[in-house]
Amino acid sequence: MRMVRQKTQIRKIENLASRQVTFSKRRRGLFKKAQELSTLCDVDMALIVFSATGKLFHYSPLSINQVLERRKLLPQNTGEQQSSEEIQIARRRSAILSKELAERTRELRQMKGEDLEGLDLKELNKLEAIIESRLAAVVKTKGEQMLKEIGTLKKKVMELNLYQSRNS
Amino acid sequence: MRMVRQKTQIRKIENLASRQVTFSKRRRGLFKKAQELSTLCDVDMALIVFSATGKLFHYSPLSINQVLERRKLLPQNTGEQQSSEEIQIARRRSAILSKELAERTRELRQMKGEDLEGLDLKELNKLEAIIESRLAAVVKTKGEQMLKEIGTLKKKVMELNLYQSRNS
DNA sequence: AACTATTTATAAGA
DNA sequence: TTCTTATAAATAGTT
Repeated sequence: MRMVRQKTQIRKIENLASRQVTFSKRRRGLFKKAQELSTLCDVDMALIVFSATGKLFHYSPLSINQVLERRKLLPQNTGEQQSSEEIQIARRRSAILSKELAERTRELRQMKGEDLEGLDLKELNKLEAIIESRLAAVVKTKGEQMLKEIGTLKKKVMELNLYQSRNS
Repeated sequence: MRMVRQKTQIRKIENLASRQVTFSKRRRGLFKKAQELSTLCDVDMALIVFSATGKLFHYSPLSINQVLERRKLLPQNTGEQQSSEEIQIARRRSAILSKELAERTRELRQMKGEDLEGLDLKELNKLEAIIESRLAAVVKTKGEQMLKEIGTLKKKVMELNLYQSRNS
């Protein structure tokens, strides 16, 4: 039998069986390459793949401890406010995620040995509440900062207007 | 010259220049393969790679639109934002925290005897998307007006300063 | 950045 | 799923 392999077109494989086979093969290849890159070049990475059925495939050379260690090295919100909008958003996002993470870790500890009936929904609601409150905090802080800046500028304008009128 | 390529050993490349070149080449290859797998098999995935200098490379067909949208909404950050070390650190921190959070959530669910790994992460992604989009909305609807006002006021201050110097 | 010999990945068949 | 093998694709070493 001839095996005239065609140059593969990169578009969705319609045949389910073929798609599954390809997924299996290429997924292995991708993870292998990810591992190689991580090792060869000594870099951190995370690779997350969801199958069509929701199964998760995950690769990351970073251990939890390494992540925690790294976090210690990262600068907290200190002074130097050269901060652009984007930095602020990124920081706030980090803050949200930090809080979220702390909460999760705490819950994880508490849940050991507990009756877990019905906690799923409860937990989701809690999560939602946490996010909402964090978001509210962000909105509030941001608004306050801007209002402050507006106030300062208005004051300056008034002062300059005064200076003008004195010198007219 | 003969090019007798050796079968590459998968361990950290000690020479910096070689390591950087390999990183560049293999990173491209990895991202290409990730994209192909995503397209061919119609699956969701996220690939995050940090360079040694903390630069973030990211591929995800899920959230890229949101990321772009968020960037578009950000006013007056054109010059330095791409190269700012601070932004990179903040982004990296966010990414690490996201990953960490995903891990915690997964552990939490596993303890409940559920096998919802994929769903949990999807949920998480959804959650993240919600946070991002809401933050973007906040920036847009509540921040835009304020920024505009700040801009107007600053202009006025400049004009008044000019007026002053002409009349001094 | 470009080239190319060689290794590696993989599509199709079994 | 696993193996086989011909071919496509990636890439290490070099220019």
